[in-house]
Amino acid sequence: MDRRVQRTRDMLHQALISLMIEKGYEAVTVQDILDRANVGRSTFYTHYVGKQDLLISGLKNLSKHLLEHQRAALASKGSFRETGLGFSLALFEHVHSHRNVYNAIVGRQSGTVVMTELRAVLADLVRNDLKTLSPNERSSSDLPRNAVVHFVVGALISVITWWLDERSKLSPAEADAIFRRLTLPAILNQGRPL
Amino acid sequence: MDRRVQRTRDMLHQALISLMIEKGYEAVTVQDILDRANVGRSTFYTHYVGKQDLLISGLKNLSKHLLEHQRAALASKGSFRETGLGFSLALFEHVHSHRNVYNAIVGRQSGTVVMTELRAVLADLVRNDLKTLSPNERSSSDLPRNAVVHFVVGALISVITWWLDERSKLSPAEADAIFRRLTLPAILNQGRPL
DNA sequence: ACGGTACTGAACATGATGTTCAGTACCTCA
DNA sequence: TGAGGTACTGAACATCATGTTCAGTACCGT
Repeated sequence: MDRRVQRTRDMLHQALISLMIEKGYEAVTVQDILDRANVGRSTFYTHYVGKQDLLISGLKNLSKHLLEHQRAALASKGSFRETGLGFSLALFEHVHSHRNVYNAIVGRQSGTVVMTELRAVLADLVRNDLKTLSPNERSSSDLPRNAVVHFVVGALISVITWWLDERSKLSPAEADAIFRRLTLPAILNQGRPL
Repeated sequence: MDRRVQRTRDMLHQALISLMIEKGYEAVTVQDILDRANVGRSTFYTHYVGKQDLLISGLKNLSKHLLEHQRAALASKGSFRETGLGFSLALFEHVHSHRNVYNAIVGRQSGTVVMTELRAVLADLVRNDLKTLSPNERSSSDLPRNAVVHFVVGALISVITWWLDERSKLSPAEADAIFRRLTLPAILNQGRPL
C-alpha cells in the first residue's frame, strides 16, 4: 500500500482517538480530526465515508486479536466452563490497557455508537463459542441460540461498563471472573427449567 | 396546567412517535416534528431543550407504570424467584403493545439514544429489587451490587432486543420466561463461587 | 526521472440547530 | 364576561457541521 495512504490513515486514527479522550466521540467534528491530523478535508472523504467509518475501521484490529484468543481456547482441552468464551479475559485486558479511551466512550453517554459496533464484533465471537457447545441449533428444552447470544453480549458489555465506572478498582482478571460467574451458569443451566 | 400547554406537548409527543416509526429516531429533525405537530419553532424550544429532551419526557410514563407493578410484586408473598424483578412481565407486555415504536428504535441502529434512557429507568427498578433481596450492601462472597444491577439491565435489554428482532414469534409471557430463566439463577447463585 | 496517484485547500451547496421579537390568539380567574 | 397574563406564531437571522468539487502541487513506486 502506498506509504502516503498509510501515513494519512494513521494520522486520522490517532487524531480521532486522542480527540475522543478529550471530548468524547460525539463532540468530535470532522474538522477537529482534520486539524489534529493535519490532513486536507477532501483527503479525508476519499478514505472514509465519515467519522463513524473511521471509527469502525479501527475496531477491526481488536476483532482479530480476540479471535486468536478464542481459537486458542477452543483448541485446548477442558469443559466449557473453562474453555468457553475464551476471549473474555483478553477483552478485559484490552479494555484495561486502553481504559482512557474506553472511559471517554462509556462515561460520556456519547459512546453508544462505539458500543453498538463493539456489540456486533462480540456477537460473532459468542456465536462461535455457542456453536461448539451444542452444534445443533436446539434440543427441545434449550433456549433459542440467538437469545443466548444476545444475553451474553449484553451481560458482557454491562459488566465492562460497570467495571469502567468503578475506575478499575478491580484487576482485569477479577472483573472477568465476575462476568463468568454471572454468565456461565446461565448458559450451562439452559436445559434445566425453572 | 394551561390547556394550551397540554395540547402543544401532546402534539409534539405524537409527532415524534409517529415520525420515529417511519424514519427512526435519528433521522427525525426538529423541523419534521414541527411540521407534523403543527407547532411553531419558537414554541418547541420554550418547552424542550431539543429532540432528546422531548423523548425522555415521554419515558416518564413508562417508568411510573413499571414502578407500580414492582411495588405490587414486592408486597406479595413468595420467594425472590417468584416476586423478584416483578416488573419484567409488565415491561415485555408494554414493549409488545408498542412494538411498532420499539421496532423503529432497535432495528435502526439509531435507537441507542432511546435505549440509553431506558437503561437508566430500568437500573433504578432493578436496584430497588436487589435491595430487598439483600438489604446490606454485600456479604463477603457476594458480588458488588452495581455489577449485578448492570448485569441484569444488560441482560434484560438484550433479550428484548432479540425478541423484537424475531418479530414477536413468542408471546410476552414466553419472552419474559426466557429472560427470567437466564437471569434469576445468576442472581441467586451469587454466593456460590464457580 | 517519469508516470501515476495521493494530497491540498479554498469555495460552495446544503441543511440542521437554536435564538429573537413583535404581533396575535387564547386561557384562567376574578 | 372582561381584563390581564400567558402561550403560540412565523419569519428572519446567526451559526455550524457536513460533504463535494476541482485545479494545482507533492510525492511515491519502479
